[in-house]
Amino acid sequence: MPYICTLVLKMSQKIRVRFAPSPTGPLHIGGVRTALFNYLFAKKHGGDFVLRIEDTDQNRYVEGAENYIVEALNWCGIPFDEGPTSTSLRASGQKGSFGPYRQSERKHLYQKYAQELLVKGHAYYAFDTPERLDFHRKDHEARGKTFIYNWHNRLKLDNSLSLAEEEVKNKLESGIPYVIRFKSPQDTKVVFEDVVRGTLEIDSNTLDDKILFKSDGMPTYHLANIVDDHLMEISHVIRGEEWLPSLALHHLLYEAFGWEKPVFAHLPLIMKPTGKGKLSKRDGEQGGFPVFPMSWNESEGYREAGYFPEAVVNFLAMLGWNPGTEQELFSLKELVPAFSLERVNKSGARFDPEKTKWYNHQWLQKKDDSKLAELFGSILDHKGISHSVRNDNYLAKVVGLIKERADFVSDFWELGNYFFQAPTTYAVKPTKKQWKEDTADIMKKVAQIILETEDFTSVTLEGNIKAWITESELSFSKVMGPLRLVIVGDLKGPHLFDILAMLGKPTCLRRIEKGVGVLG
RNA sequence: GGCCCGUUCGUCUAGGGGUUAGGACGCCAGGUUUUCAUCCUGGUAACAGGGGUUCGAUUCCCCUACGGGCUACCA
Repeated sequence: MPYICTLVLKMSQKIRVRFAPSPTGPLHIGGVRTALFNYLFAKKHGGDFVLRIEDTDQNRYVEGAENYIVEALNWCGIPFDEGPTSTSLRASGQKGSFGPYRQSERKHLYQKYAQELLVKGHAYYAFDTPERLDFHRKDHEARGKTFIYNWHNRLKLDNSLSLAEEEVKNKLESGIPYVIRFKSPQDTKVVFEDVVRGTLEIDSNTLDDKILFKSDGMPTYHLANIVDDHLMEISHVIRGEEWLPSLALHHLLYEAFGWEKPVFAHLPLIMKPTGKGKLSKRDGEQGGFPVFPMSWNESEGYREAGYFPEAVVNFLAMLGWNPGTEQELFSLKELVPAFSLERVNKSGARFDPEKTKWYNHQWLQKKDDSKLAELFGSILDHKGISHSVRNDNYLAKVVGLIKERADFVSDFWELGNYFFQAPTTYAVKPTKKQWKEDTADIMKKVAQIILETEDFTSVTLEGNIKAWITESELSFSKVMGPLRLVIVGDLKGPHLFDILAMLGKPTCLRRIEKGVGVLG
């Protein structure tokens, strides 16, 4: 008899999804994307987004990781409705009644469910030592076979199915370590649905009797996951593709408990930009791009690299999903109505660090100059730029002139340092090309025009200087190149007259004088 | 090795039995800017291969290849 789960979008029921990371280190962007998709799905359907910490493996627990996860979600602007730190929600009564949200704090719950499976005959005690199992695996491998702990050989192993009842009782009472294994069925087709992959069919004979309950008294992921999803009334499980092979087991577990299954959706993985395999911490180090939302030890995060959370959310959303239109720029708010599980891709997406910069460039352009000026201000503080040359209004104007050529706020200094200090050096190549015998004289005359310009605006300046160039029958290039050089220090930057107007008359004159002095 | 999933420009992707196979990033060229960049315009570039099914396949099916995941008392 095949186990069949029909795919139902339980719209009549409250939509509840969860993001369930393990606190084993920093959340990486693949995890952030999983959280994002869960959040989007929940919000689109007016549901709840739950954060659950899966810390059943005490050996892999990393101090600070949970905090990091919460902070990363906050920074991305992906708030959870329920989670380990949502005390205010719990206090308000209605929400948060499904806690606690750390599996380590739910430890007492799992034993009961393991017992239930034992009683129903869906699970059994096993006493095999890890060493013994390892031996079997190696032995099988040496003979070109695969060791699977299931009906093939479970009766030949050390468990409550093979041992006499009395013996099992003795072992349990004498306190020797045991685990509880799931008794996977024989000769059964397990059929189930995945929203992104369609109907899947697995031969139960390839399944092994997974450990549900470890000898340290903690459940494994498989048990804790199913129990918690059920208890927390999770309607849709949206997680990474690495869980697809476990889906058959999970379905069997729901069947064994007699619980209604959630709808499953497995997301494609995010792959390395080059080479083989999924994106890892090493790729970031080698490729010079972040793989974490925020810094963790020596690894720089997107936040510290100068990315806006909007850009991170935007490019993550476009990795493995698309709106079906040609729109690429989405705020989180716009993403909510546009999102759908049906438009999630099946295949893994290679991560392109270049495109993330483009997204940040786009979001940078959308930001207010005053907001960007504020961010730029703290960079200027570090550079030791005195406040006398940078009131807020001036800063915002500078930002307005240079932001379109920047990907990051951190580009601003390189792009506009001459708005705050006179050039200390003059670019060599352009100088060679632009600075001729008569240039110094010409610059002195430009200085005169500037000095005489009363209405010191870009437009007037441009009018006056251009008129003078025409009158004196000089070529534009003989004037504009060198002038830019002494003002900026290089042949770059926005419209030169805008720069002059911004700097003001005295500064312009000083820079021309200095340039003439240095370059002759 | 076994099991499972996948495969459209270099990358992210749209599309889908009859299309000039569309967009974006990148790259290249032209234009604007008497600078650089931005920006605009244009260009480059793809249905993994082989069998079917069909009047017709990139689209549906099968095989192969390749890629990926899982194969722990990790999640």
